[in-house]
Amino acid sequence: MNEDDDLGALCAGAGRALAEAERPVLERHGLTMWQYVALSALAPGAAPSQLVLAQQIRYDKTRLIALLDTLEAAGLVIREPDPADRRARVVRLTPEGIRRHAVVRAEIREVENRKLAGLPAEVQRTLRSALAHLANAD
Amino acid sequence: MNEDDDLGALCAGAGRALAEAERPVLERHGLTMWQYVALSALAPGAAPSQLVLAQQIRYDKTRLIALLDTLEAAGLVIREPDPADRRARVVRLTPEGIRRHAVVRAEIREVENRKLAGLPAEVQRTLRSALAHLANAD
DNA sequence: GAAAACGATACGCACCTGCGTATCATTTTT
DNA sequence: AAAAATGATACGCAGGTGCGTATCGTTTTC
Repeated sequence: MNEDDDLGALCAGAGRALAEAERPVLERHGLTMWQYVALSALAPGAAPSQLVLAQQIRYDKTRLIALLDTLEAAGLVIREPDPADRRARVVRLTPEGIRRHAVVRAEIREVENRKLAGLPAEVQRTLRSALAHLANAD
Repeated sequence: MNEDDDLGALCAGAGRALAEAERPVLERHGLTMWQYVALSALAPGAAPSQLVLAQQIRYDKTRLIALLDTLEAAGLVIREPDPADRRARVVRLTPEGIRRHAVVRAEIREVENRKLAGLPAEVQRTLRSALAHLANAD
């Protein structure tokens, strides 16, 4: 992974390396990457509808259904009919879901910090904000 | 894309944004992402064997065959039997391949620079080296 | 020299993914 | 009120991906 690689290749390489390092954590907790992504999206607050959640995490809306079925069966999320629009279902973490997500997230963070070890704190902050800049459309 | 997202999510988001911005460039030149990746891997020098090339770009070795078939038919690469080991095939860019890759790469770089616009040069350097650090196994 | 290993190639399998279609209940439009 | 749109759900299809298997020619091992 050289410094004169394309930025895209660098991001892909870094993302792949992180995903590989984090996979054992997710497996240990019986979660797939997408399940974790969904839980993370719900952590800050309930999603107003499944469609919105799908768009938020960029996951196919028809496949999100099965994903939520699994998470609901595991007691990590609940789907409640939206009182304002009874077609929609509000998706929310259960107390158990909140706890489990916090535990997994802490372990993921630990893995990431291990990968970041050696980079000064200032560089880490710069990295985060530069990636956020790239991710948000210009 | 928030600052307290997981690093993995940030990399994935940045990578996705870059890939989306670069897709039009590749399409305009009739190349797929993987074809471009293969060309880029060959640009610094020939690959000693197809197996090595596959591992280098982390692409399935059985599917690399069809990929190279296409690139060879397009006159961008050639496969020559390795004189030292006649089982292996040395893969090399043709002069045409070198030229085409340089053109596409220049356009890709331009797109990336547009995405990076607004970030100080120092930050851009830090980003590259931090990503390279992450990509290489700890 | 015979046997095992290896590179390139072909093929098939299982899984994942995005996308389109269809249905049903519920708004929203007209 | 009738018609059109919308959200959740089910289903299937085509394309991509990694993985295992098989064959064939060419080394490497023993």
